[in-house]
Amino acid sequence: MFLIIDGNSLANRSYYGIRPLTNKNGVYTHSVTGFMNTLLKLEGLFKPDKVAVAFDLRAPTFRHKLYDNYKGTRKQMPEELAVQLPYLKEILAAYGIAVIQKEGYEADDILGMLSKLTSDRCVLATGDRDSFQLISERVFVNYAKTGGDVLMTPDIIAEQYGVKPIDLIEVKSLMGDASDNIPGVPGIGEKTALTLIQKYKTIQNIYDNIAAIDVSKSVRDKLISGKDSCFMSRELAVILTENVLGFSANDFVKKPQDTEKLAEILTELEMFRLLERLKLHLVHIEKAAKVEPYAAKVAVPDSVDVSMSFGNIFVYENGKERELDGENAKEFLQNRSPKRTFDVKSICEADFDVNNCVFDTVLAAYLSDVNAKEYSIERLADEYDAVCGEGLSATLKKLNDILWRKLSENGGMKVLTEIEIPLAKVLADMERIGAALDIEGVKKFDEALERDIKTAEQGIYALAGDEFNILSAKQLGEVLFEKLHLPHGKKNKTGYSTNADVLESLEGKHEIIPLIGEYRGLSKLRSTYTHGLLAAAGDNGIIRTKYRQTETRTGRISSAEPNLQNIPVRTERGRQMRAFFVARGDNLLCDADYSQIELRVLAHMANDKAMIEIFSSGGDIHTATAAQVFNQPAEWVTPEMRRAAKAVNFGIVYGISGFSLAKDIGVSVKEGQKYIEGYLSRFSGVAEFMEKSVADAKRLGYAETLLGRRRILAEINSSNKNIAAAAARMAMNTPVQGTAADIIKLAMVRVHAALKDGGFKAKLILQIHDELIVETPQSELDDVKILLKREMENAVKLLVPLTADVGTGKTWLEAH
DNA sequence: GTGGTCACG
DNA sequence: ACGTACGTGACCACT
Repeated sequence: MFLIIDGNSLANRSYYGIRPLTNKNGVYTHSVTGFMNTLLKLEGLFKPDKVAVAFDLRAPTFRHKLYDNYKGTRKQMPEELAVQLPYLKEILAAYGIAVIQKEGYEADDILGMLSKLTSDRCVLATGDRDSFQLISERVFVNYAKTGGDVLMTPDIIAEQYGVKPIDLIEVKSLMGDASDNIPGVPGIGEKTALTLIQKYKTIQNIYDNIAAIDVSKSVRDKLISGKDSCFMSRELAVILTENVLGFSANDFVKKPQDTEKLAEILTELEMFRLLERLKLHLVHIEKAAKVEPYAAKVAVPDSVDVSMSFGNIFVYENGKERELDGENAKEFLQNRSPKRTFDVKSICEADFDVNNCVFDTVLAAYLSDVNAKEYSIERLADEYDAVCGEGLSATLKKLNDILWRKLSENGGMKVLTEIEIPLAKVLADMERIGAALDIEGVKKFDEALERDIKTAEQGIYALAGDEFNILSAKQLGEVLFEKLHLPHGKKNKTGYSTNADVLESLEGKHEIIPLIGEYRGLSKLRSTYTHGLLAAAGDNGIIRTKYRQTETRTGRISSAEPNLQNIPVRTERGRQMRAFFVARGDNLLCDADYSQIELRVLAHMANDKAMIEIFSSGGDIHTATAAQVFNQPAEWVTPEMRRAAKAVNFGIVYGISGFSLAKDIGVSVKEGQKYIEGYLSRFSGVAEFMEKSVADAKRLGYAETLLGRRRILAEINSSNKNIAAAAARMAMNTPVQGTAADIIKLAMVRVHAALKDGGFKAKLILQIHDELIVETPQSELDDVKILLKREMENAVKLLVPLTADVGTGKTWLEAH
């Protein structure tokens, strides 16, 4: 008994017939699940000794999707289905079943060839009626249709169609098939075709006797004019049965299954019911222990679980909870015993010195899924099914065991123990030390702003002929576009858009426009910066931002209350705000920022030879890029060309579109696209890296940094193109931005440790993504400069050098 | 609470 | 035909 399955048909049917399922990484699995369940059912039913699964080759390619603007017209299977096929084929192969796919042959043709290959009884499993022509006393079709499967035999064909199975070829030659592009005879449908073939058996017979056959005049006319089309259609309608591919029956005898491989894939896909049905065991746990040295630490005998509530420390050990008071808590946290904490940064913030923290629940949960809104114990216990009746501490232990295992398996333990846990302490120290603000300076600056705002305001009212709230987008829109009749651009949800882009496009059209821009800018400086910072500073002028370690999707740190990572710098007046961030007493600020860290990371990760060469030779990256893209020697690159190349470099890191690049640098979309194409052909390593990043994300369900930080991208296989495209951009950007974040976090840990080990008084106080600021006594300045540069530049070793530029001064403005 | 706007890397 | 670059946080107006 030979079971021959139309793989595409069954996968497609399972895809649409079952509600979407995914594993934790967002990989869709419903088609695979449905397919395998049906396969097992068919095997149970027919007990085949030979099995084959035939696939068409017609999946879309990535290059097509990304650069062809999605305008492909040929019919494609949905992405969510296409991504499941590689898994399915692997599973089938491991299960011991032959998978056949041949370029240029449809699944139908392979079914035809295989059905004639042996004298065995055959069952063809498909949802495609075309295969009915293959039916004989020896070959049946298990036809999958809505409402259940039907086993199609010659008798049933005769009953339903009144013709022999082989004659269905003749029927199709007459009626055609739109989905297969078979024209048939125009105007002849299924009913007429069947009647004709029932009566005259073949089209040859019909045309041989065309004058004599018993039909209406109109049908006869249609037959006559469609004769060529009819005979051509017959050729298309016949399914190939000759064994032109040289199949051998032995190839399809079921092979022993590769149990380990099968269990591995099914575990990855979290198809636990199928595992059970196949009597297999989860394998990835043992496997992970082999490759992940950190897993060994699970067995640390005296690791205890520690939590803090309202400043009180609770320890859970040997199934018992105890609360430690003041000195005991301090001593316990400081001693060498290994600890698993819940929110180590908050424990550090409470002024405890935490020693030998080997695991942290909150940070582990963040690394497991950076997309979560919050990491409270309640939500985590619920998500990881760790709720325990014996109280919060028992729940915490269970949660820690689960997260520990999870992180050990997915490679996140390194990031946890080498970056995030030590960083928590560094951030807590930075918050405690704070940054000093020159309150008097800010106040004076604020008064000047107030005067200039008043002036702009009066000017605006005079030009508008009325007083109104300039900061209200609604009122401003009415004034600009209805009262002054300026041309309005796009509308947003709530009315006219009045943002900076729109104002820029109106520049020169009315005197009021520049005043509005000025008013907006000054108001922003006042509300967010002068007022905001004065409110945030204590009487002593110290500002303590909160560094949030579990906030961003890429692994960056964020700063809030107040945000010190968005202090103005791009405009002259805004930049003056930085003069009010000062060193205390006789101290100085020492500022170091990485030069082009993201592009250097990209050069490394993409292993792009051209880009590596530029960075290794110490050239200016934007000029060198311009020289490549515009195909000119570097000396001929104009400032304008450099500016465009710089925008392209940024765009590449963000997952570029010609449209947005064009908007950014003010060229046509066509021109923008040309730049991108030029870039990708010159930096082919980067092009390949971007393709691979997206392909990996589609296959694995996540993007990953150099050090193993992951970001789950569940929407990468969405059928909504815009959503999938947005996720694809994240897949391209996250490895780059995230690796840069990993590097500066490592640098922070190193700088903090080096300052401590060297006995310096200097302290790290601020981090602005690629920039670190240390406040230092003057006596230590020379050493600190060297230390800072050294620790930053050597945080990791890449294929290109990392460089940090260091500056010093009394204020942030001077130091940067 | 949401959306628009704008500050930063 | 359609929408359009990554990651954040703060403030304002408005519902």
